[in-house]
Amino acid sequence: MSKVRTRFAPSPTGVLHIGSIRTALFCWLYARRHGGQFILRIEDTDRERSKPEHIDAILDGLAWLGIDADEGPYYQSQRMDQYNAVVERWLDEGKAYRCYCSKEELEAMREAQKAAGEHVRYDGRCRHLEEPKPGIEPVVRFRNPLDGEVVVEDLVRGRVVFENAQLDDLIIARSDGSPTYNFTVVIDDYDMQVTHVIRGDDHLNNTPRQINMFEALGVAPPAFAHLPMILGSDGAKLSKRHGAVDIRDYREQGYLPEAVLNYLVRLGWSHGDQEIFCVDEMTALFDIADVNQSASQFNPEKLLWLNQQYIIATPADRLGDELGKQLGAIGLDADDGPDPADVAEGYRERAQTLREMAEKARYCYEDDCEVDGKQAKKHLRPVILEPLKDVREKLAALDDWSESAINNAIHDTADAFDINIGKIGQPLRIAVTGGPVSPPIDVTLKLVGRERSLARLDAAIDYITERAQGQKAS
RNA sequence: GCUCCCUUCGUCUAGUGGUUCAGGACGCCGCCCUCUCACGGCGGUAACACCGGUUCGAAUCCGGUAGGGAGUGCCA
Repeated sequence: MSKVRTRFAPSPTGVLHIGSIRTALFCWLYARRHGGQFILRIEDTDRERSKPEHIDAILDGLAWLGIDADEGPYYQSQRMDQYNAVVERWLDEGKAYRCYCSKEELEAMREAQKAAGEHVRYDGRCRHLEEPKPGIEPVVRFRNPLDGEVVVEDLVRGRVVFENAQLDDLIIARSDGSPTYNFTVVIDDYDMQVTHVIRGDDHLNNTPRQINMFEALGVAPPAFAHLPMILGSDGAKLSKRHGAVDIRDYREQGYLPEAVLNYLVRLGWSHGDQEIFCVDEMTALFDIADVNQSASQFNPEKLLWLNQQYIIATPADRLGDELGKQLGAIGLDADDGPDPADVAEGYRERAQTLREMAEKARYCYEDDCEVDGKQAKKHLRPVILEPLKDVREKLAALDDWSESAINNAIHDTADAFDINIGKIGQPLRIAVTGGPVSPPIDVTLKLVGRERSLARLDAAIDYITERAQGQKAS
């Protein structure tokens, strides 16, 4: 059995789509699983739409996810000589021919076919042309077999049969001489010795034509596996309006690459009831035979859940690095507050993305801390004034601003006033964070730091004092 | 229109003729834990598109219907 070789062949005509990533992942996993090679090939034969920035996006995206190629990237734009050589050879051998039909003529033909309820296809009118038509730059068409059938033994779809009579003579070289997709794919997959073509569902219809071209080349076609599509959360084709489809958006929003991979691998593939797969498990367990045949809808909530699972499981120092970047992204400076790793430790169970974590920890990195009016009204009441003053004194007296020391101080106050820890905890939290939600109060105070904590407590005490006087006055 | 593909809870899926009045996960609801919020634990909600056939027996096999999707380009 020859070594498995798969390839991911995106065209740089847009962003690196989340659906494309899933395809890349399956190709990569399959190669890794079988100890084979994974090849990256950039299909940039469309010179109009191919852009260098899109190539960068592809490379960056794959690198971020850890999907590493053993070969490539190859660029089709650099392989024109190979394509041209085959076009010439096929022309000589009669496997291809020049077609002089104008776009208008083709259009009229299609209209007529449609009107007649026929399958729309090129009717081969230039097949037997003896003489070139002067003044027209012809395209080159592949001479597809007229009859018989092409059987695709698809690894996920099973046996799919196409009639050659339904296929037509596709263009392999444009009038400017440039080769087209269906042709270059075949040449490349052969040249690069690809053994398994794993790609999106949308290519299933191209497969019989490609098999015919492998035949013309005189070589055996690779195995094919067509993956079901990924739809948006409303069942429609995935697009911008479903939120993020660009893989870079996920990095920016604070998703962990292993969470994205884990989410994607479970779209169209499963291993019993298992939900969490680290990359090593995926590569050990993945098999094309377990890929299902139906399209799946993208579910942002589940991705969020998975991301949090990974946040919970990831060591604090790495989380800290990522959180530091997120803080920067929202205009905060990690140097203006606690070590982001400590914040991550306190917030890993409280945030689904690192971006969310940064937003929630804003109060740790800014001097200003606006207290939510409603919360102040609810929790910063005169009854708590004395306990708050007391705990403020105890905290100020601490020579060690540690969680346990802070915790002791709070408990002492609670005991002294014979109140529950919650009675003092929530006002403290409001005072020090501005809101009603944060990690355990001792952790929170530790993160905010002594200076800011005391200052904010003073502000809260002033606020309550004023409020108490107002009450007395009225 | 024509060709091809698909169809289990709202969503991702398990299930490959009987051990399943269908299991897990996300979401949602409830309870527990608890200084808040989470996390965690426990419980609940909810599906075999439809109609025929094969079979002692079908979510599982076959046919049809309906619905969805892809392709039908000098795009990939």
